[in-house]
Amino acid sequence: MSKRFDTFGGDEIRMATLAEVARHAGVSASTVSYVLSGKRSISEGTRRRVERSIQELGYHPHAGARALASSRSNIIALMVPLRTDMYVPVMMEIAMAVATTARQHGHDVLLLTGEEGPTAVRRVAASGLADAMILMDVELEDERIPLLRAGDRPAVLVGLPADTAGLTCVDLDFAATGALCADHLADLGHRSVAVVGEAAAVYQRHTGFAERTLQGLRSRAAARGLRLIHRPCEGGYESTAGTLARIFEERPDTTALVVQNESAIVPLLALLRQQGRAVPEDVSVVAVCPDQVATQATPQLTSVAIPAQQMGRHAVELVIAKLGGSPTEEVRLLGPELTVRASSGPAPSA
Amino acid sequence: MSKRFDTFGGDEIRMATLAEVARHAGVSASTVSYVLSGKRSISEGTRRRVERSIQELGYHPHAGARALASSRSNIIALMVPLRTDMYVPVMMEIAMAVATTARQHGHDVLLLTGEEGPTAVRRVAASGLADAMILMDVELEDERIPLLRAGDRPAVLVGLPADTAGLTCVDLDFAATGALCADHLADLGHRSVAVVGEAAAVYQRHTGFAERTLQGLRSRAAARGLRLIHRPCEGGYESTAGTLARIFEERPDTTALVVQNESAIVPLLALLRQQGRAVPEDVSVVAVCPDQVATQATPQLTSVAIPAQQMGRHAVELVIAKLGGSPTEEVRLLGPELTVRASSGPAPSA
DNA sequence: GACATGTGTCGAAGCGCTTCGACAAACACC
DNA sequence: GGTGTTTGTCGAAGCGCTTCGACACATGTC
Repeated sequence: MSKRFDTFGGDEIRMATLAEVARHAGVSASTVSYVLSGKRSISEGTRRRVERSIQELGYHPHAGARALASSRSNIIALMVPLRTDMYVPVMMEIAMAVATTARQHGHDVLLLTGEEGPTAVRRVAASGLADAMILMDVELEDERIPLLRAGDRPAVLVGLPADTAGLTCVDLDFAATGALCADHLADLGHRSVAVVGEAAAVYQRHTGFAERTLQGLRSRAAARGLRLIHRPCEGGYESTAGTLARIFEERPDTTALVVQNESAIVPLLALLRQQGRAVPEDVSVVAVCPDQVATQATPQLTSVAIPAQQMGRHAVELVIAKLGGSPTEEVRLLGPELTVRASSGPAPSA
Repeated sequence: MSKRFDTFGGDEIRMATLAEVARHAGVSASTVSYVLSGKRSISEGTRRRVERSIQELGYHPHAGARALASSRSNIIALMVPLRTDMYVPVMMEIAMAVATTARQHGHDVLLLTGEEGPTAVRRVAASGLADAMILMDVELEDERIPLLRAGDRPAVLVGLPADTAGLTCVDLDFAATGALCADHLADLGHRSVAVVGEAAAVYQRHTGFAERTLQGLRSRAAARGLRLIHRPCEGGYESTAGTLARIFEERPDTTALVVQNESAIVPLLALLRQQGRAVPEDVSVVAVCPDQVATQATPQLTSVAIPAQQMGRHAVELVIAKLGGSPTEEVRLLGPELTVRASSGPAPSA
């Protein structure tokens, strides 16, 4: 009922400090600190008294002071590619998963764009702004990697560079993904499969995952006696139409398509519909894409999900483990899962 | 040529401190600080000597120490909605623009998800983690707003709440956007226009922008003698098909469509094509969407762009201005721009 | 040459927290 | 009732930076 502390829902003008809490609770500053950190045992009574004071004063420890004294900022830097032309929803999902998981571990997330380039890695590490880093969209020969190796800050990569020695990485097992698609189609009796691939630029940029998927597809296709062709595709209506035409021209017996390029999926389905090729009666379609895309398509797509959330969560967990000094495996590949939906079925002539 | 400092590209194991730089340059610590901040005049010679030392030692000021001493973290918190089901590319684009613009002003960006809720606002402000906040996806009655009003940290909202008193907001002028679309179609001689709206949930959530667009459309339509109907649409193939069918059933004379729901755009075009309605010969289509979506569609869409980058940039600039103590306007509405592309043309009977 | 006025630099005092060693007090043991 | 061990608390010393006042010296002014 005391009016004094009721400045609009408990917001004080001046921020309380540890010392004030200590005075209010009748203990020393260090005691308050230990209550907060739990690094020394505190008697039940004192703890409660301190906690009440914290509550009443609306105390929040000052992040800078804490970082200075403990040389731990409790911040994880997340570096996302500047390029916002591709996989945007996936990136976003990973980023959000990183942010929420980090919070669960008491950390905040600093958002870095690729724009600053490798410099950002140095700046953030050297200034003690972040305790650790998570890098997304890693390329096979990424410029940022030497800096990570040289620096002593824990880091986790989302994606697989060419040389993973000494690095910790998280990624979907794209080779297994490819294999899974091939198996599924082979099981259904298909003999001739076409891959509607990523844009040529993606292969040139050597982001790795596209090649790995293809490789998985190829080797399993060979093992199962599948004929496989692969055509890159820029995505969008026009380009997809061209790719599709070329595929059916070259291999009229094609009965199944594997699509990895998200922006080709909707056009592809529209085109097939328009050409009178029924899915899955005439052509089966298997996609590698986020579940959301697969379930929103018509018909719903049999797909291997891109586990964006999982990737984000794992990245944080690994980075937290490293911060805690735990030994961590180098590469964590997430096992792909294929969900059968309405777009794949037995090969027509079978 | 000295080997001593060549530990792999200039990375020292121990991080240099201000004091070390000062010793190395033969000046006092405060002098180094003033060189860095430029807050006092420094002689040319000293400045150069200090700068060389900084270079040689690879010095980066410690963020925490700086924040503690100056009570400025040089961090802006960006709160994005947790919900990743809508506008994802737009959100991402805004977020990236915020991040890069902030860097240009010497600030970093802390990524907060909506998950933590209004608490995050208090936590970040009270701990001094961030100097200011930018909130995205603001709802008409947003829970976070009272906290912002109570707190003393500068904040900028992206989006318009019901009551903007005392707040600074950035948004596209959606009412003007609606009006612009109506004008464009009226100019082309259309008399009966249908709006393929956002999902019903969007209207219920009162995010504001959808209503404002509609309002702009309606009043200008009335002024220009256009008949207008509006039907919400969930997006996706099925739902769009239903909405479209209902529209043409109710108003067979409809010659133009306005679409705001991004996820309805591609299905809509596919459906029209399939139904044999040529765009723009039989039906004109105007969209409110990012330029990228408009240009990737077939045919390319006449559209009002959602200026995501601009919104992000303006938000940062306003927040920086407020941090600098400059008075700032309350609401900055960005003027919409309509780009005529291939999807709109003269009304058929005209 | 006495005076005011700038300029450039330094020293010291914090900013708010963590953490280490010290030390009473309470308990255990024979 | 001495010894040894916990247990709970405190004081003090920083962490690396900013910033204020002081001060020495160079300049300008009548």
